[in-house]
Amino acid sequence: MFEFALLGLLHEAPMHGYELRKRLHDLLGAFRAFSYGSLYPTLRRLQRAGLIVEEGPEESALSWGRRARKVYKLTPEGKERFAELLANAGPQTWDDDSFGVHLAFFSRTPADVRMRILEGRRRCVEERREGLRERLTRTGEQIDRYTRELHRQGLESTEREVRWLNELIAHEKSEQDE
Amino acid sequence: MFEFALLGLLHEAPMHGYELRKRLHDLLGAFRAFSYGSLYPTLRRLQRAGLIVEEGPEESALSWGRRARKVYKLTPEGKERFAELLANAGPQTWDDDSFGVHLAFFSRTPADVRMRILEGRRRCVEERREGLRERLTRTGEQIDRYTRELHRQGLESTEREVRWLNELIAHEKSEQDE
DNA sequence: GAACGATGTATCGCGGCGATATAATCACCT
DNA sequence: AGGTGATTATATCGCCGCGATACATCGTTC
Repeated sequence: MFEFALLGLLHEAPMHGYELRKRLHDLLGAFRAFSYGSLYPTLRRLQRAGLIVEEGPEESALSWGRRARKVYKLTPEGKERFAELLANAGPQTWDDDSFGVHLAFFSRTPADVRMRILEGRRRCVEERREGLRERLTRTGEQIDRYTRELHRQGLESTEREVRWLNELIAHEKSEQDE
Repeated sequence: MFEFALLGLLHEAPMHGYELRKRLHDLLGAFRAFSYGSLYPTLRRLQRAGLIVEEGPEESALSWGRRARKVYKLTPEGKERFAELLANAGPQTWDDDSFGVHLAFFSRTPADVRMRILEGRRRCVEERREGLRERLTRTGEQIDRYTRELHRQGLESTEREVRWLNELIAHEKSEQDE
């Protein structure tokens, strides 16, 4: 997931760690944190896997005095891997925390995959909604006031999300046959 | 967090692992998963810490034939620990995933702590809301259509959550001076 | 000139998850 | 009587991501 996000960002341009984190933060800050505690280990993992490489030290031009920073760029295998992750978009793609990340890279995502992700996400949210609905209407085993309140709020918000997804899907469809 | 949930459940009655997980699942299934992969390790952690103990084997009455199951109950230290976790309710308490869990145990939570948690949560959601608002109104650096859509939806849903929290808080206040 | 906040890289331990193994019991069908 | 599958039940493994923390440099402000 983090892997996906980093590959996605490096797809746009080579970058160093701190910048990756910053871009990620103001792209998705409200939805996913992405701390340094995973950033650097993940970068090294990607590097070991040959998906990214440290770019040669072509600075020196202007900005030395700057400071030791390592600029990474995608290798061909990295690009391939990113495409593969998109193609294999499956169940875990539409989890709460994955979905936002994938949305953020939608402009880089083929139209058919976009559709698959949106519909997968919708099904997933609909399932949650049904669970909540069932739990709320089920009489018997009297349910704690606060828990009930939590479920009410959850139900309402999943309903809204489904409506929102429907709009996105409709828009997608209309664009598809334009 | 998981620790808090388990102590909270065992506060009601002694139980074995599977049952804990089931109760948790239909109490909070839509909000938090709580897999077996954390359940049993956490139980052992609690046990090592002396917060829970395996209950003596007073079955044999009816139900042998059943099958090896370990019933845990809270020790006095366990109860103390739970109270302590409530008293120390701090910033991490109002994270997305903690908050729901704490709500589920609100009937067991002192009124002043309830208030603190609700207000903390509200502040937290308000901050997220402001972040989203700022990001959306900020012109410049044209923002990807899908990301904008994500932020719009996020903004709307945080606004609704704040309103919901306000209602809860108001209700709490009205009850307080009844 | 010192204090502070941003830039920048990095590690450590831990909490939680998904996948997986194992096994007995129960309900149902044939 | 036998098979099949769902449910009850405990448990481990490796991985991912987080929060805390450390450290060093840079630019700005008092």
